Amino acid sequence: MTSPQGRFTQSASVVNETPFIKAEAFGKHLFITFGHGKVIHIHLGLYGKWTFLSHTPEPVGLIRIQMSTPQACAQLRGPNACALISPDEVKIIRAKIGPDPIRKDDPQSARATVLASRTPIGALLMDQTLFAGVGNIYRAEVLFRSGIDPQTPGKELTSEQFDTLWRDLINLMKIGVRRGRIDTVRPEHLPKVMKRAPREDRHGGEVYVYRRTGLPCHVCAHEVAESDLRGRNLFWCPNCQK
DNA sequence: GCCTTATGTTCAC
DNA sequence: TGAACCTAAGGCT
Repeated sequence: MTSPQGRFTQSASVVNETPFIKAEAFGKHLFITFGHGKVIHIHLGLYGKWTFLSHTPEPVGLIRIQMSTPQACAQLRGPNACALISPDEVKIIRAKIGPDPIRKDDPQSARATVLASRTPIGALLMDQTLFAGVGNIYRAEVLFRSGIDPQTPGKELTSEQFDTLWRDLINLMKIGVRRGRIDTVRPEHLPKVMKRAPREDRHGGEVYVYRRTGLPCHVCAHEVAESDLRGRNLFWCPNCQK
């Protein structure tokens, strides 16, 4: 392990040559455990990115962590968080992470909180203590797929609606892990989606409403709407989501 | 080339 | 509520 531009050199040297034990994700947080209880905590944030290569090239750009073996190389750029942390710090971070749909966590506590809250479900879905791992894309897409208006207060949802959202998050996030991209469009709507103008959806997946402002809804052709909710872009179809 | 934007979080006011 | 963090890609001139 190295840190070519020095940002992480001291921590990298601590785990250098120590055996890799495991890498685990809880919500958006990644914990890489090495021998002697050394743990590196990583959060990619908005633009953090891993690059995996079959060789170790000369560093290009700012690389925070580079892990190399003779056969492979992993480079980390632009993470929100990247630090060697203590077991106590792991506990503190873990304690703030709520149930994660793809970890088969029990959503019981989150369900109770959501169904009692006056906060819009569109905001609740972004709360990592309630829906660990859910971000702006899954927020928009899961609400579209359930036909729920993002401004609906949590307490106005039925428990059946909550359970449907949770099950759909499990479903969509599992697909996301498998494919390495976020696809949310049901098979019956795919033909329509494939006919869309080129260059749409440049985040890489096939979606219903995320970043499709002003374009026709793939289901009803109504214009997709955009607004700001708690400082994040919110996308929805005013006709399908009421 | 420069400007804007982005799958996010934390902290200051 | 806004700024800071910090990288890359796309849009525009």
